[in-house]
Amino acid sequence: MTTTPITTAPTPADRPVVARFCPSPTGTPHVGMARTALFNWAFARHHGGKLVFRIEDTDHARNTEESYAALIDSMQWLGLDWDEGPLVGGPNGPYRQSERGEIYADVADRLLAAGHLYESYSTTEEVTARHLAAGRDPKLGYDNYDRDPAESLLAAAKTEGRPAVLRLRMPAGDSTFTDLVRGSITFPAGSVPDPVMVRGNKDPLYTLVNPVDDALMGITHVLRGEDLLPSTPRQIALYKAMLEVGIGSGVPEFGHMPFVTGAGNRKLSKRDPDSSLFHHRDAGFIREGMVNYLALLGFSIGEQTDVFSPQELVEAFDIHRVSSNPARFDVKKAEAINSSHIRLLDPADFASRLVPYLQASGSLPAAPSEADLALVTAAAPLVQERSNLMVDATKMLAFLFVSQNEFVLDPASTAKTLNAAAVPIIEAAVDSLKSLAEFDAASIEAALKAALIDDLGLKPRVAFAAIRVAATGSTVSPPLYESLELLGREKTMTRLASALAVARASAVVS
RNA sequence: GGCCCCGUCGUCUAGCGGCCUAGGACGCCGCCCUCUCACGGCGGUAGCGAGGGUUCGAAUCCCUUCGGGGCUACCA
Repeated sequence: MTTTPITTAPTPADRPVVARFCPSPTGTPHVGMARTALFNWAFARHHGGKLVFRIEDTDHARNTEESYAALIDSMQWLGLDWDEGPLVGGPNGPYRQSERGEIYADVADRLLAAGHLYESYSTTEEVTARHLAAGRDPKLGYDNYDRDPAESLLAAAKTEGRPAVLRLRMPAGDSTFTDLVRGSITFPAGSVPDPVMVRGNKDPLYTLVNPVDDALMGITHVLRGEDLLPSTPRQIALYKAMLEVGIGSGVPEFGHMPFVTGAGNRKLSKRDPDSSLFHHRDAGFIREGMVNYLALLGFSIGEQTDVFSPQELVEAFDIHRVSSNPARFDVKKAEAINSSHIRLLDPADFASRLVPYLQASGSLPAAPSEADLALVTAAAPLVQERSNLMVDATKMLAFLFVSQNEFVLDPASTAKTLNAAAVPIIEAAVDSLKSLAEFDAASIEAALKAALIDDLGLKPRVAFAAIRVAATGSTVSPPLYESLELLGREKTMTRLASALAVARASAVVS
C-alpha cells in the first residue's frame, strides 16, 4: 500500500479569495456562529475577495424558516455583507441547499460511476458484530467492509431489498494538510473510515453537500469552527475525487477557529442566554461593540489596542494571527468594549439608535412625534457616556417620558432621601425655582445653589439628592440641572410638590 | 477506547531564543475628580500546568507527563 499524502495546494496568486459562511438554520443565532461569520467576512474583505453566504438546510427535521430569517437578520445587524447568497443571488445559486437536490444527485452519480463512491449495505449492528468477532474495539466505526463485496453478498443484500448508502472510498495513506490557524495536521492512515455521503433514502448528507457546494461555488478558503477539524481529511478526499470527474477547480485551504466557550470551559450552551446574539442586541449592544468584542475572541489587533472599528478589523485581519485556543465569552468585557463604542458614536447617531430601545422600553410610542424626537436628541448627550448598554440609557431617561400619573419613585431611593430632613430642602427648591425667569440649566443651577448651598448651608451631595429623587425618581440619574431643564418647569414643580408630600408624610410617621 | 486540537494573570490576549525581574485590556481593590451615576486620572492585585532535555541563554525549540476540549451518526 503506497502512501499518498493529501496536501492542500498553496493558493496561487491569481486565484482571488472566495470565502464562505454556511450556517444551518436551526435555533437562534449563536455568538460562536456570529464570530465565524465575522472572521470569514473580515478575511474576504481584507483580501478584496468575495464572501458567499449559503444556507445548509439539508436536515429537514431541524430547519425552520424563523431561524433562516434570524440568520439574515443577524448578518445585516452586524453589517456583514455578502457577495453571493440569499437576497443578492449570484452565478452559482441557488444558495439554499434544500433547493439543490438535483445537483447533488448528479454529482453522486458521477462519483459512483467513477468508483469513488460505492454502495454499502452493512448495518451498524453488522459492523459492530464484525469488530467483536475479530477481537477489535466495537467503537472503531465503519470497517470498509463493503468496498469490494463478493457478488453474492451484494446480490443477497439487494434481493433482501435493503437500501444502500453511498460511501466515499478514502484513499490509502496518511492525510496531511496545513491548517491556516494551526499549522500542519496529520491524520494517520486508517483513522478515517469511509464516510456515508448519501442516505439509503437517497438524501445527500452534509458530508457530500458541503464540499460539493464549496467546489461548485469556487470557494478558496474554508474558515470554520474546530469541531469540523476531524472531518477535513474526508472532505479533502472528496475534493480530489470530484476533481477527477471534472468538478471544481482545486482543494481549498482550511482554517479552524477555536471554540467560543461559556463558564467552565464548556461550549456555550444554546440554553445559556449569553450564547444568543439577539439577547445581547436586545440588551443594548451596538453593532460596532459586538463586532469588536467578537473579534477579540481569538484575534488581537495589536499589543496595546483592543477597541477598534469594523473597518480597522478588516484592514488588520490576518488569519495566521488567529489564536488556536478557545476563548471564553466574557459579558463584562464585552460590555466594556461596547461602552467604548457607544462613546465613540456621533451624538446624533447615538440619539437615533436610542429611539428603538426607547420604544421597546415603552418610553416612546411606535410613531414618535417631532417633540418626542427632539427630546431624545436633547437628552441623549446626557447619558451617552453613562451607558455601557443602550438599555442603560433608556433606564436613566425614562423619567423624562413618563406621564405624571405613571411616574414612580424608586422605594430605596425614596427611603434614603425623601424624609423629614428633605422637607425644608424641597420647600426652598420650590421657592427658588417657581419664579425663575429662564428655566434652563444655568439658571436652575444658580438658583438651587443660592437657595440650598448658600442659604441653607448644605453640602451639595445632600442638598441635591432629594431634588434628584423628586424629579427623576432615583438617586441615579443624568446630571440634575440639565435633567430639570428637559423635564420642564411644569413637570418639575409638580414632582417637587408630590415629593414634598411624601417627605412630610414620612416626617409625621417618624 | 481510537483519532485530532489546545495549555501565559480570574478572563481575553501580547510574546514567535536574549528587548521579559513577562506587556495590554476586562474584572477586582485603593486614591483623586465629582450634584448622583458614570467618564477620566493615578496606584495596586494576579500568570508562563509539571518534569526532563537542546542552548552561553527558553514563556518561546524537542520529548514526556498531567489537564481541558472536540470528533468518533444514514446531524450539521
